[in-house]
Amino acid sequence: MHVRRPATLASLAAELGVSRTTVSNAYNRPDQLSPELRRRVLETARRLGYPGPDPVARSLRTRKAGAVGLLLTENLSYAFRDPAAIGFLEGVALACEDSGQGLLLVPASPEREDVAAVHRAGVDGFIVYSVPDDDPHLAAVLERPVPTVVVDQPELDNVDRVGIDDRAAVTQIAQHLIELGHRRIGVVCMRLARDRNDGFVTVDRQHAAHFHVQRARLEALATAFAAANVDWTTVPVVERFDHNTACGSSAAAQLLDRDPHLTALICTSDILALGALAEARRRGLRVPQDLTITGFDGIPEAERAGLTTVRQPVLEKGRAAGKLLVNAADHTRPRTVTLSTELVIGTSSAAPRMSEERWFGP
Amino acid sequence: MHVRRPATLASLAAELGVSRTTVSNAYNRPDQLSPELRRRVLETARRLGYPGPDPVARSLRTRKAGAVGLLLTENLSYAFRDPAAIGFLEGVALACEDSGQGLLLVPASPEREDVAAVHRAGVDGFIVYSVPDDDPHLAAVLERPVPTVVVDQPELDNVDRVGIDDRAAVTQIAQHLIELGHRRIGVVCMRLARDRNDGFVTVDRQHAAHFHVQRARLEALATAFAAANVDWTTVPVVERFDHNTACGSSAAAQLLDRDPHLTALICTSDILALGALAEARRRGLRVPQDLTITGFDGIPEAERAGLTTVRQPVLEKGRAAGKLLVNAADHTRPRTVTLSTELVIGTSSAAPRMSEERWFGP
DNA sequence: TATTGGTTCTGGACCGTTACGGTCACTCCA
DNA sequence: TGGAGTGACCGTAACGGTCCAGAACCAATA
Repeated sequence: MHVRRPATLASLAAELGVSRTTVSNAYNRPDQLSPELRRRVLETARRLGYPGPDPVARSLRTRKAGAVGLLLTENLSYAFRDPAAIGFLEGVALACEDSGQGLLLVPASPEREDVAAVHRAGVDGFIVYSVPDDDPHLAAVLERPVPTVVVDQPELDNVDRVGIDDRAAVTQIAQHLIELGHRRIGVVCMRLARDRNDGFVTVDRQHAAHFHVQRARLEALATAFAAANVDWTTVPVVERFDHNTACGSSAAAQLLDRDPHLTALICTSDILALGALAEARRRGLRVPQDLTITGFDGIPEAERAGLTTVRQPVLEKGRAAGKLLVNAADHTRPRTVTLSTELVIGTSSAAPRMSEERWFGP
Repeated sequence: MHVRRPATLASLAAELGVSRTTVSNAYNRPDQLSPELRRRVLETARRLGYPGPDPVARSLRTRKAGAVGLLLTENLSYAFRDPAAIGFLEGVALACEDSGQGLLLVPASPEREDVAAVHRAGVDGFIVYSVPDDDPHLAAVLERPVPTVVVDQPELDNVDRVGIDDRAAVTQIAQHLIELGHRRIGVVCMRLARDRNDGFVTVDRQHAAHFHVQRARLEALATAFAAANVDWTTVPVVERFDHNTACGSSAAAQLLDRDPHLTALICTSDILALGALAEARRRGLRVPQDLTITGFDGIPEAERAGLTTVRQPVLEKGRAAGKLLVNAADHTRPRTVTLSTELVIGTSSAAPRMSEERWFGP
């Protein structure tokens, strides 16, 4: 049995009686050799089954991988079911496509704390999207000597950042509800740390949250409602580790079971809010007359449902991250891109009913 | 200005006075050296800022890239907006994650016929999803000396394949409509080739279609309806290059403008069917009383809308493709995985009204 | 005729790592 | 005491390219 070694640049060169450089030039710099010789090279390549220069060897020599790594520590299934995450992914993919870069999804499940995948990724840079700030994968990325862009993460030394002003956005929602007269509110938030805690959240846990975005939103809510004389320690906050409408429903149920007098539920994502809407419907509560519900993200489903929410430009976020990385070499870092958001007032928020308001009357 | 060259295995080894092999072993084969020396190596690495073995150099040496390439020649924005494509992507990602492989999205816009990205992709194999069979990117992939899996594509020599039985699935739809009594039908299909043709499709173009799936579906429809004594050449078929609900609407409009007596519209995707539903509503046509509409794919939105459609396991399709590739070395090829589909009868199909049926009466 | 300039091709260094097949010292046991 | 066995480490040879400085050749110019 003769196992034919695949042809290489060297074997092609030998066959043709030219130097390796010349063969290389035939592929990469056609102007560096005569058309006739080039034709011969390519023809012989075809004859010998030479598939063209090996991409890995080329990357080693040129120090360019031609790809960008994307780290979503999120369980992939959740990422692919969250329209906001998909929008982000699309934005990144578009930016990469524009610049001819590949996009490498780095496998990093939260369970398996296997950082090896980060070490093995042949990429020219990383985009890190919404991972806990103590994530070992993130730490591994930061050790790699390539430019990095973090998205929806706290600032880090010498790392570009893309995000929105979560505090300002959430404060708008809070103001909206405060102006409507809501004082008895409940909050549904996404996971705050790597450990699972499906239930009520202490204030300590809120402050210690490792997901920057969630922490910022809760803190901004606390500040805004404190200014309206609502004691934040009395505001029930429920956390859900997973991110889907079922979680939103059960979280809403948990809040309403504890305190049926709540007049508004603030959810830190549209997905959760849609679940909360379903739970309200199930209980026969009219939205917004009996219960106000707000979301966050501005996904199409939310818009269709008439949810009051904050629209954030998820696609632009991805695109901005991609662009930042692609021309990272040209600029001094760190740079920060803060995208603008917009409060969308839908039909899921209104003033609380009088019977509820009286709790705060004279 | 002193530009510090980043540390390498060799420089680390020199600093420590050990061989490069030993440093390599410190990272890859801890059992090959004493714990004490290993500790020293890693400590010195930290001190020198050595980030661990270079992934590209390692790939070159080990002949493993640790990643799978995914080729979606589709314009990315369409892929990320098509729930079926997203489901597929998720399946592939899951399979990759399971085996610790990265997933590289190869940038290949249909406009730019730039095949270089395929040549530059450092991957151990390719998955090719629903591209025209004359696509230059596909040709480039086939030239690369790595295993390949094609999905929703015609069979190719020595290439694994994943798909469904499109003919059988579409035949079920046709039978369903025929049994209901429909004879005046119109068809809305996705793009048939790389050139844009938003409008009616000749039978020639149907047979020459370069998108295998679309061709198979049209041919199966033709066969099934011919068996029911419907002359296929009289059946209007409208093609849309892009893939969104707006296209479905305009295509339905085009069909109904041409022949208001159509009793059923068969769409080759749910997205198109949802658009057709919207157009019917706009025209005041009741579905299914005045017009039957069917889709294909079984996306959640379709289910919600009560569409009669064929459900295909898109996630499984992705997962199967990923698995096939991951253990491609273990098996002789080619292998074919054909996944099963299921006719879902919703509320968008019913018998045509008598007034229409009479056209075919005695 | 010598010089210049341009095109075409070459040789060798280098990219940073891992595979492979050793060597060497030391222990163990008959 | 000597031979086998074992653990720890090393040297060399790839892996498959690209880069760079220059050589060889030829035609045009001074």
